[in-house]
Amino acid sequence: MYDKGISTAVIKRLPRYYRYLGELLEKDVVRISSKELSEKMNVTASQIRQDLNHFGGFGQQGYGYNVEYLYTEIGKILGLDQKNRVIIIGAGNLGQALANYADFERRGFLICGIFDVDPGKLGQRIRGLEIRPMEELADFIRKNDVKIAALTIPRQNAAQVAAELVSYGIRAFWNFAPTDLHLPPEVVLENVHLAESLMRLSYKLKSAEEPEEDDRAE
Amino acid sequence: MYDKGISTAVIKRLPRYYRYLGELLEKDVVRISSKELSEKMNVTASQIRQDLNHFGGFGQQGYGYNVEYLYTEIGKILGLDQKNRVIIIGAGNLGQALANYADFERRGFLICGIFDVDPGKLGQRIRGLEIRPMEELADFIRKNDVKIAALTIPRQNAAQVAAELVSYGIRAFWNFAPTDLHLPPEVVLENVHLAESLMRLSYKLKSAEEPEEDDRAE
DNA sequence: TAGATTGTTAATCGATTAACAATC
DNA sequence: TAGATTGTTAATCGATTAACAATC
Repeated sequence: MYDKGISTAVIKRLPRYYRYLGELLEKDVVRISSKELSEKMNVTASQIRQDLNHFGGFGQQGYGYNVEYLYTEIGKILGLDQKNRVIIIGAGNLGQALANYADFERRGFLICGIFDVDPGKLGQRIRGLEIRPMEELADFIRKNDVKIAALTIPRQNAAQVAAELVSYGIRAFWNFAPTDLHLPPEVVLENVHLAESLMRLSYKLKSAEEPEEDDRAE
Repeated sequence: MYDKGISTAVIKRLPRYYRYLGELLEKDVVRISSKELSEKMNVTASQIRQDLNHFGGFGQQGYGYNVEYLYTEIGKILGLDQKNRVIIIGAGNLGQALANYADFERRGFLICGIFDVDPGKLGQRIRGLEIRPMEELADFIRKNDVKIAALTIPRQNAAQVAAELVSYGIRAFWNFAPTDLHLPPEVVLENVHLAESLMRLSYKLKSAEEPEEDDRAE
């Protein structure tokens, strides 16, 4: 149904549209034009229309877009209409934070298992979920038909654990380990590299603090 | 010293170069050419050279780049040669996870304070740091010369808290609240929108699972 | 010196913006 | 119908890649 080869630039913007539309929906806004939305979101109206038209015509000439309809449709495009079961590998601080982040469930993601190598953690419960040993992974993934794994483990183990998970049937990695995973082409990957994000912030701060460069030769 | 108006595309790649160079350094690699590095990192050699030349010539014709030198220089560009003091606003699961993430300190970031509105949390310690009440923010920021704040609070409070922090002297926000902050031009912002990241992963998974589109008319 | 590889300019590619005909 | 706003094509802009002279 959808066009393949949507550029990553477009994909990055979709969830943001979805968020703004959700907020409009909460405010009971019924319709919105690309122009109004563009002003709220600080993008061009042209870009909004271009982006949406990759997936089909959701608007109506002379009217704009129905907020609820567009919200639902973008949700479908993003796959949020299905219950996506997620497991978390690594029950450290970050893994626990993710497990406790209730927002995900509102978006159709169900965290159904947490795993850790540390025997000391086994049996502990996080939000009702028992921490399980890695030995149970193969069975658990198969039985629960899990496709998505969040990796919150040290970078040293990431490659090996990822390969294992792929062999058990995982098809999507939400990778928090500060390393680049090399995966088979049918497996998808989204990185969250927090240290890199913080370094970018540091760069921006530094640039903003520097005295203005003027045109004199150096 | 540095050229202003470096494109965000370049800035996004800098921390990744830094990470790869750090790994090479650990392996005692002394020199590397843009070609070798490009193969490791899966980018073009041209791009590496272009990117680096925004900040000056770090290489040598016929030789390539000295790994340690380039690593240090990129570190300086990113502002990692200074101790950056960071406070965390919101001592929930995510705030605690960040506080415990030791990796940041290796990169010159020092988490020096954690704040929360919940009186029940006050006095609790995270990695030796006492959770403080919001009332102490103004004083704390001034006394410790803090420029960077990580926001791990609900989106409803984010705008107001951010405005407050700006008035106390914060100049950089690492924003985990799922909202877009509107800040004065001298204040910089780096967003980590986890829910959006997970939605992108979901989109990719969905696209990968769909049967291949072929060229037949629909 | 000869070989290698940078720094940098020019060419290409892709993404964003502008424009406007179609149409509700 | 007249006005508004989309869907879509064309123009522009910016980022990536290729090429090569400079030079270590």
